[in-house]
Amino acid sequence: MAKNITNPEKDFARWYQDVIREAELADSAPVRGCMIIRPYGYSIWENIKASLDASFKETGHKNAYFPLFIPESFIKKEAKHVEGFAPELAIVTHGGGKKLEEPLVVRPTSETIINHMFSKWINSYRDLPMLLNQWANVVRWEMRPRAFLRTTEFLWQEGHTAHANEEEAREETLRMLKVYADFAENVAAIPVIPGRKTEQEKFAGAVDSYTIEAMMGNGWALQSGTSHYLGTNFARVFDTMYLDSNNEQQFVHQTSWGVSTRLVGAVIMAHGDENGLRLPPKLAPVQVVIVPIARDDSARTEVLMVVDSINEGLKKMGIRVEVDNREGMSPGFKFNYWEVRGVPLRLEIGPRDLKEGHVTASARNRPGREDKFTISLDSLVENIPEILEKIQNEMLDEAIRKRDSRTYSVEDLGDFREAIVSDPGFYNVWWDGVAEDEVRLQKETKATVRCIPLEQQEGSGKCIMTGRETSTRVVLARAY
RNA sequence: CGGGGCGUGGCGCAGUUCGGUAGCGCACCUGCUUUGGGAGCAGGGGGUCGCCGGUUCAAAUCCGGCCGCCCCGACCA
Repeated sequence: MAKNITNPEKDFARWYQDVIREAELADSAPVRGCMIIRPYGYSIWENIKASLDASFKETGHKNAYFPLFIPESFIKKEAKHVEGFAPELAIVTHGGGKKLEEPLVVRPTSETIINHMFSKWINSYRDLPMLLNQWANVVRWEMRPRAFLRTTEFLWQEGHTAHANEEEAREETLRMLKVYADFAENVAAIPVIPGRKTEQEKFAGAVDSYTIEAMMGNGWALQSGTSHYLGTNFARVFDTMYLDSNNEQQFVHQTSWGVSTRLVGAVIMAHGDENGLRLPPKLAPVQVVIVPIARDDSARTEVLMVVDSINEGLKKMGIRVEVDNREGMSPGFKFNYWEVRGVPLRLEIGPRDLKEGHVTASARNRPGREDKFTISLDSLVENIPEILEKIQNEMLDEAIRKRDSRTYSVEDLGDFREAIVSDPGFYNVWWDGVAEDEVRLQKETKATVRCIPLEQQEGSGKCIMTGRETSTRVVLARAY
C-alpha cells in the first residue's frame, strides 16, 4: 500500500527509518550520530514541550538556563557520575586558537554545574525548596546512534531541585514521575509502566532512579522518562548546604528528572503503522487537514468558499488546521501524503459533498475507504473537537490493548529465553536478583530488567534467576 | 571495537563477473489534458560513479590504500 515504507512486520528498524524520511521528521547530519530535526518533526517536539512546560510550572518549577560548557573537574567530583559518563563525553581542549588551561566538557547532563550554582544560592532553609528546570541540548558520544532514540546531541529538559530533607525530595521525585506518566498517557496516548530502576540500570550518581517504560511496535521497551532521587551525593561534593532552623548546617537532598526528543521516537514507534506515522491529536502539528476536490473552476470556487469558512471556524476554536489546495495533485495523492504524516483527521470536500450537505471524513487511526464517515455541514465545526477527542482516546485504548496483548508472565529462565525471541514483549517475573544476576540475564537473553513497577501484585514466588522466594515482581524486556 | 551489508543525479536501484567514456524508476521543470485513494502524454534540466594512487590507448568496471554510511552486538535519555 504505502510506497517507500517497509512493512513493519518485516523489518521494524527499516520501517522506522522509512517513516522518519517519508514524514519528513528528520534527516541525517554530516556528523555521525547527529540529526537535523525538520520542521514537521520539530513541531511535534514543540507540542511535547509546551504541554510539559505547563505542567512543570503548575507544579511550581521555574525555567533557567545553564551553560553548555562545564569544567572537566566538575564532572570528576562525584565518583559514580564520572564512571558513568566518562566514556561518552565530548571534551573541548582548544578555544580562541589556544589550548585551554582546563578542558571543558560539553554537558552530558547538568547536575554538576547546577550544584555549583546551588551551593552559592542556597544558604538558609528559607531558600528551599529550589525548583528549577531547563530546556537544553546535551551531548553524549554514544556508540550506536538511532534517530530520535539515541543521537549524539539531543534536546531535552532537565529538572533540578533541592530540598530540606529526604522525604520532600523523594516526594518530588515521584511527583515528577507522575507528571511524565500522565503526559505519556493523556497527551502522547502511550501507556507506560512507572517503576524503580535496579542497581544496574540506575542513573550514575543517583540513590534511586525511577522510569516510565513504554512498549514499542515490535515489543521492545523504551525508557521514556526518568526521575531520580539523588540524595546528598552531589551536595556532599559541591558543598550544597543550608542552615536549618536550629542554626545547623545540613546538606540538601536533591532530585533530577528529564525527558528528551526520544519521546518523538516513542510516538513514532508506539503508534505508527504500515502507512506511516499516526499522531495523537494533542501532539499533531496539523490536527485537521482539509482536501478540497473540484473538477473545474466553477466547482472550485464553490468548494473553496465552504472550505474557507470551515478553516476559519476551526482556527477560531484553536484547532490546528491546514487546507491542502495545491493544484495539479490528485486527491488520492493528497490522502496518502497526509496519512504518511499521521494527521489525525482529514476532511474531504467536493461538489458531491456540498450537494448532500456534508463533508467526508477519515480518521487516521481508522484509515481506508471503508471507514470513512460523513459530518453534516450544519454542525461541522462544533463537532470537530469531540471527534479529535475520540481519536485521542481510541489511540490510547489501542496502544493499551497492543501492549497488554504482548505482556506475559513467566517463571522459568529457560522458557523466558525462548519466549523473548519468539514473542518479544513485557515479561512479568519474580525477582530477587543482584547486579551480577542482571548481567547474567542480559548475557543470556539480551533482555534487561526494565523496572520494578510501583504497583506490585500480591503474593510471592521464586526469583527467575536465583530461585529465592520473593514478593517482588519486575518487568523484563528487550530495550532500545 | 567485533560480525554482516553498502557507497553510481534529490531518493531507490541497474551496470562491475568479461574495461570502450553512464542508464532505469520515482522526484523536479515546461506545456496540454486531468482531479472522490499515490493521473496521462509530450518535451526538458540535473551525476568529475565515496576519496587517493596504480595498471591501461582507454577505468564506475581491474589492483592497492583510505574514508564514510547502514544493520546486528557491547554502551545509553
